Amino acid sequence: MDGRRTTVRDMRRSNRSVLLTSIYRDGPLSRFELGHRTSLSAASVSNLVGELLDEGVVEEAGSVESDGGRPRVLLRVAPAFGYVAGAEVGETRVRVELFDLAMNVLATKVYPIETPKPAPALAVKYVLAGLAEVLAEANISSDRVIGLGVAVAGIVEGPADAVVHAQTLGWDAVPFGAMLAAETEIPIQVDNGANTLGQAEMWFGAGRGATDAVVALVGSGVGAALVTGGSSYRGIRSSAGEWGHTTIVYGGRGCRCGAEGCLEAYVGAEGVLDRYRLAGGEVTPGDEEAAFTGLLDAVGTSEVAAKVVEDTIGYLGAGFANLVNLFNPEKIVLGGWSGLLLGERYLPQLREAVGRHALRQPYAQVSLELCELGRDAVAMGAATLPVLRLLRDGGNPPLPAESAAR
Amino acid sequence: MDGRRTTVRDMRRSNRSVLLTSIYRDGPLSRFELGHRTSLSAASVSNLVGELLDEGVVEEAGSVESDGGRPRVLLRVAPAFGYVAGAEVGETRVRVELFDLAMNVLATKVYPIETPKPAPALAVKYVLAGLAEVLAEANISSDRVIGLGVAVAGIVEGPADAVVHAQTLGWDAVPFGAMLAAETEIPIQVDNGANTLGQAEMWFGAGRGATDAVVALVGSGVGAALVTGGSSYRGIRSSAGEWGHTTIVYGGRGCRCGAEGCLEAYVGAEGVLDRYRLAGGEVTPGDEEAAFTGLLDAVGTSEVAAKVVEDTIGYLGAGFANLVNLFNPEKIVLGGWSGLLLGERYLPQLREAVGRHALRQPYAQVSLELCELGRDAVAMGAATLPVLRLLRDGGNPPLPAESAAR
DNA sequence: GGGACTAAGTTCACGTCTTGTAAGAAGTCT
DNA sequence: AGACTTCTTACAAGACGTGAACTTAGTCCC
Repeated sequence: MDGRRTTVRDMRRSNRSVLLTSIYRDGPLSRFELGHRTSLSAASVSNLVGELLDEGVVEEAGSVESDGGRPRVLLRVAPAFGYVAGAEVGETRVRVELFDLAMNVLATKVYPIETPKPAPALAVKYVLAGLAEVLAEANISSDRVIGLGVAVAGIVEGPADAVVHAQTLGWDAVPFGAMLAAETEIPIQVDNGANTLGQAEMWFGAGRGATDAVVALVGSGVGAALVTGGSSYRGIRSSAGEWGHTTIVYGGRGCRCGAEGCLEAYVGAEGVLDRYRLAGGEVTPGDEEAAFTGLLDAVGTSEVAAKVVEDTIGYLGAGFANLVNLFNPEKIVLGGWSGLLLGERYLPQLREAVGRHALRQPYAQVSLELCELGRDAVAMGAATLPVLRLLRDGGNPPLPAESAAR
Repeated sequence: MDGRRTTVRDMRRSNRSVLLTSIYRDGPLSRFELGHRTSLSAASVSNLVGELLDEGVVEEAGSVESDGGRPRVLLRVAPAFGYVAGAEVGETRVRVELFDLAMNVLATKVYPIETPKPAPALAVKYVLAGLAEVLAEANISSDRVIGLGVAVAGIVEGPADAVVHAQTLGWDAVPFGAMLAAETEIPIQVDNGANTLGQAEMWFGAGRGATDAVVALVGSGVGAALVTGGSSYRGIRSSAGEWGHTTIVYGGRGCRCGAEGCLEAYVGAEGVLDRYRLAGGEVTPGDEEAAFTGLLDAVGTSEVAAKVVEDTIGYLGAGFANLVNLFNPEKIVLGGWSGLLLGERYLPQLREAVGRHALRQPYAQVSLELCELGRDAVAMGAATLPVLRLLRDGGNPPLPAESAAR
């Protein structure tokens, strides 16, 4: 398969990466601690940290008291070494946010989208305008931006041109990444919104500490981000994780994807409300969210509502169980607006439903939790993509005058 | 997460590994070719190959004619550098095979198991006896055996003690790996049978060349081996891939796992025949295989049989589609005895059924094929485990006097 | 307030590794 | 014989991690 040699340079890059990642993830650390954690010698730590300090990637952050010895100097990634931007391109809005490296929000800009199927060019325009605006607001020049991560509500193919297929946006094979890259110098990374939200949860939310997890998003649509071995799984062409369109009721309800019996048709908010309606329930007028809350509130008084909710929990539990049996994850994190509404009230019942459908062994090893971050974290998750790349590369190593492959 | 340093030794090991893997996988190669493929310099290739030659891991294998120059000397992994053994512990038999490094079978020994639920100790006894026997038959001393891979029909937890849970064998939390390791010096690796067969298909069968694939096994039971990024995916505690027990008909037929609507209950041979029986079909007497063949043969004359087979194809297609949507694999390989019987006659229909349930995008990227190796490849797949380890470590590098971690 | 004591961080010589480059050896073809 | 190509060997250069010695920066005790 891979025929890649290792050179002495890879070694240094790898060690820089390990060191930098450790500093970033495990808060301020002393050189001593770093040596311990990475099992690098004190000499190497000193050497590499010195380099990272010189480049400004990390900075000293006070020292820790000692009981009779030289105090340890704490190190952290310099929040102002660079900035990252995250954008969310959804059906109803484009949201752009600017962060420092510590992922503090510096500025936010939201553009509502009125037209139901926005042209890709419009989305590009909004993203770039938003980027310019948040930079202006935070008074940061664009050359200090390490990268821009963009989350799109659809399938994103390959990192190359980031070709996007999004039924809800009406996009078919749109080279969204290339379109953005043509207009700006800033490195672009495009990914699925479910994946970026999952990324955010893994770093800063309920997924912290897990290496193999699934972040399931249940809203009007249904998706999942699969995290394996600490990094997001993408499949051969980056379109893995379409959990919402796995068959759970063979020959069942029609789904907007054209197939029958998809999980989304049963547990997506739209599907749930539709089932409620068909069962004779009175759907609260207003938007989908109001209707869904109305359904949940009616459980105590309406048998129909109770039945629909109970069934939903069952379907969702079976859907989770499928993930548990297939992936054997450490953790399942439930998010998405309707998923959260449901999870807040029925988490124990959901856990129990998973147990009914999953195999004993993997079920005993998984924990089911709720997302801790709101849907606004989609943009933040997108912004972590450039950070991830920075950590992987160990900062911006000097002497980049090297061809990638020959 | 991982806080692992890289040293100059790792570099060498890594390069040895790349080189050795390349020689192993891509047949006999000249040093020149090797340098090209691995992008290592000729000097390094010569250096490393010289070392590998001295250690006996690789050997020269003739030379290729030249058109006016020194002929290239071909190199291959020395088949007789060491030997690997593979064992299959199934419900009805224990099968032990001995291979050289080129995976030529040197000897085979099969022990039928009469008792329905064999005690783990008995399986250990058979495996070790079989190992001794095949070694004697091939006249090879046990210290030349690099490792023994064992495939078990059940969930295998973690590489540590290899705790096995196998309902069909009646095993619950059996530390099978530890039990074997206690009785022999040879390194033991235990894995699920579906995984080892998948491994064999990926290396020598229909999966050649793919990096992201699923090997689906459909027999009396149903399982799958997930291969991601060139290596088998195992989940947090090695029990991933239980595809047979994912829900495909919510609230449907009871499954022997205790849940309802599992894929296995619909497309496993037992489930298919049961459905045939319930639909009023006349099941051919004899064993399951005869009955299943009888069902397929009756399709032309019996409407009931035709319907059952058609449904089976539908269910299986939906099951595949779930994998396609979740994993976005490059290839799906169908195996298992009943899966092959079905696939040989209805591959186009199966492909079409997958298309009906899968999303367009990932479906367009996947190909569906049949296993090329028989079920006897389970033991061979198990035997590849030690080979894989050998390749990963780049042979047995000198100076092993180094602690693994500190 | 001064002198131990202690622990963190730094410097430097050393060994290991890949990589050029160059020169030579080993074959084969014209 | 001469041309040509593939390996091998040798050697210097460059990059890296490491261990041991060394420096630095505090605390503590008298």
